[in-house]
Amino acid sequence: MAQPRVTLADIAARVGVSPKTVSNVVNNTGWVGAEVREKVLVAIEELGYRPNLAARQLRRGSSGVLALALPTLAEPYFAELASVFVDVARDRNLTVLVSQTGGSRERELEALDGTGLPAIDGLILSPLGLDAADVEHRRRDVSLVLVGEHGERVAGEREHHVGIDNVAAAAAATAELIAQGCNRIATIGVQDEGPTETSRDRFDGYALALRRAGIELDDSLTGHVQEFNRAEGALAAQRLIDAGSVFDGLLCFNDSLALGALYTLGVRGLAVPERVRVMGFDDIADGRYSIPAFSTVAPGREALANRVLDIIASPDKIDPGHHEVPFSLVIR
Amino acid sequence: MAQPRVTLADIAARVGVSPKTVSNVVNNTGWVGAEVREKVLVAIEELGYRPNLAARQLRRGSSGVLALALPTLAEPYFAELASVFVDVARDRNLTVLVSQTGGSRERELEALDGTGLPAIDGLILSPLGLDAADVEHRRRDVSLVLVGEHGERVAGEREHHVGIDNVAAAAAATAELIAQGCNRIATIGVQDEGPTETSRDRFDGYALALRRAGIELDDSLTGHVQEFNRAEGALAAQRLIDAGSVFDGLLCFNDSLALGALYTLGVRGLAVPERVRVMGFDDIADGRYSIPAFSTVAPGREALANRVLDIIASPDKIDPGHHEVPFSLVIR
DNA sequence: TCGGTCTAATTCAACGTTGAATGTACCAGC
DNA sequence: GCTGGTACATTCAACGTTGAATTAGACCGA
Repeated sequence: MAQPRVTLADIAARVGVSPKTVSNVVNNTGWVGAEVREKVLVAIEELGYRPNLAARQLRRGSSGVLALALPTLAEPYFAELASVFVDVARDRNLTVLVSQTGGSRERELEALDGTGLPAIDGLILSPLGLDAADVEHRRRDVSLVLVGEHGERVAGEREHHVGIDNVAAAAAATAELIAQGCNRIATIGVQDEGPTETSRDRFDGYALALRRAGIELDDSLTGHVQEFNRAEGALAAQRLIDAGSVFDGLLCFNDSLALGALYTLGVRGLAVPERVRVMGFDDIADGRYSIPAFSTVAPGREALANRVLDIIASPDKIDPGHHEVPFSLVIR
Repeated sequence: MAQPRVTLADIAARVGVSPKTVSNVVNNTGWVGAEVREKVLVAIEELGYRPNLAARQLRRGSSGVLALALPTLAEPYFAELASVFVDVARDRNLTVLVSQTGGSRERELEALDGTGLPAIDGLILSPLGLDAADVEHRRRDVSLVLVGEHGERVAGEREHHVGIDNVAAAAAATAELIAQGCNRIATIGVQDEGPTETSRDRFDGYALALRRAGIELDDSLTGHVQEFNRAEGALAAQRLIDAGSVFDGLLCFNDSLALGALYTLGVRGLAVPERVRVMGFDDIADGRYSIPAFSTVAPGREALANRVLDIIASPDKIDPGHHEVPFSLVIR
C-alpha cells in the first residue's frame, strides 16, 4: 500500500520545471504556458500525483473539514440531520467529520476541545449535557455553531445557535389538527426528567394553540414518556386508551413516538385518519413510508444546514445568538 | 475567532527551553526532567496551546482519519453501522469521516479516488454501483476495505472484504422459525432489479433451510419488493394476505420490511407471535423497541468494525479476499 | 584520571506545499 | 536606445512539528 508518495517535486523534475510551476498548474494560479501545462498534466497522470493535503493545509491554514458532534447516529432524526449536513457541505467543497457524544457532558466537552479530532475549520455541536458555563472557555480558534433545543439554552447571547421555533411549530401542528376538525387532541411525548427542553417547548406550543382555539387543556389527554422511541409511543397510546381517554387527534412529539402510537391505534381498531388524526415531528424517512400515513412537522433541515454553514464561513460578520430557520407542515 | 495560533515555539520561548523539549512533553517522548515538564505543562495551559495536526501529520505521515463511504445515513442500517464504526474507531484513537455516495457509481469512484476528502489513512467503502474493474485502478496509497454484499462481489480476490455469510444467516433464521414450529414460512424482500445480491443471498439461505427441513418451496409465499423500507413491507404483507396465502412464519429480509409487515399483520388481526412468527434482519434500534417484538438476525456490527480496522491497521499482513464475521440470532 | 553510562536537553533538517518577491525574455511605443 | 508592459517561470522562505543525531553535564567504577 505504502509506496513512496509522489510530490510536486517529482513532477517538476520529470517535466523539467520548478515545483512552483507544477503547483500553479494544479491550482490554476499564476501564469503557465499552454505547452508546459499540458506536459505537467501528462506527468501528473502518469506518476499518479495527488496533493498532500496535510502540507497544503499547513501552508494555507484551513482544512475544509467540519466536525459535526451529535448524540448518536442511531436515532433517525440525527442520522438524517447528519445526512443533510454531509450533502450540503459537499456542495461547498467541505467535508464533514461525524462524532458521537452519547449526550454526555464529558464527551461534549471533548468535542468542544477538539481532543482527538484532526484539524477542523468549524464545529457544529448538538449538546444535551453541556451547560452555558462550559462553552465559555472553549477554544476560540474554531468557529462554533450550536443546534438543538438544549443547544439554544447553552448558546445564550454569546454563541451561535440555529434552530426552528419549536413552540410555534407545535402550535402550528396543533392548529392544523384543529382545522381538520379535531377537538379532543391528545399528546404523546411529555418528559419529566433529563434534558426536557424539546418536550417542554412542544407542549407549550400545543397548549398555546388550544388556548387560541378556546379548547380547554385536559390532563387526561397527556401521554408521558421517558424517551422518544417507538415502544414508548406504543405504550403511551395504550395507557391513554386504557384510561378511557377519547381523542380524535394525536400530537406526538416526534415521529418515532408517532410510529409506535400508530401500531397501537391499528391494533385497537382506531382507524387513522378516520377516527384519529395523527401528527408527528421531524419528518424522518421512516415516517414518509409509513402505512397509514401521518402528518408531521418538517424542521427544514436543508435550511438549517445551510444557515449553519453560512455562519461557519464567516462567524465574525454574523451576530451571535439564536438564528431561526423555517419549519413546515407536511400533511399526509 | 482567528487569533494567532499558539505554537510549540511560543511555549518554548516562555519557559526558556527548546521547542523540541516542549514537543517531548506533549508526546511523552525522549527525556524531560520533572521540573521542566511541570513548567511546560503550566505554560501550555496558560497559553492554551493545541498541537497543529496538519503539521504533525505532515511530519508523521499519517492522519488518524478514516473515511467511511456508504450509500446513505438516512437508512437505519447504515446509520447504525456508521455509529458503531465511529465508536470503535474512537477506541483506537482514530476518527471517522463519513461520506455518502447515494449508491451511485460516480460518487463511489470519487470516494475511491479520494477527491475532496482530506488526507486519510484508510477507506471503508460500502458500494452499490461499482464494478470489479473500477477498483482495479484505484489509488494505492490508502488501504481499502469493502463491506456489504455488493462489496463482496466487487472485492474479488484482490481486495479486502468483510461481512457475514448471508446465505448461512438467512438459513439459520429460517431454521429457527421452523424449530419454533412454523411450517408455512413466507418471505418478504425478494428484489427483481438493481443491486440484488443481498436479496438473492437471503433467499438462497431461506430456500436452503426449507430444503433441509424437507419443506417444499411455495412461490405463493414469496413477497416481492422494490426497496427495503417500511411501506414496501406493509404492502407486500397485504398482497400476501389478499392473495389468500396462509403462513405461520414470516422472514423479512430486513427490519424495516418487518416493521412494515407488522403493521399490516396487526391491522388484519394476525397476532404476533401467536399466529405468525416474524423474523427480520439487521437488528436496528427501531426493531428493538417494536411492539410487538420480533426476532432478527444481528450482523455483528462490532465484530465487523473491529475486523475492518484490524485490516486497515496492517493491510499487507492480511491476505486480501473475503473475511467472515459471525452473525447471531436475536430471539424476542 | 580516564573512559563509560546515565539523564536531560538541544540542534538540525525535513515533511510538501504555496504566497510574495523576483527574474527573464520579448515586444511595442516613443 | 530606453522605458514600460506582458507573459511566463523561478527562487526563497515559511507553515508547525518531530526523528535522528548531537551535546552537555553528572555520576560511577576501575
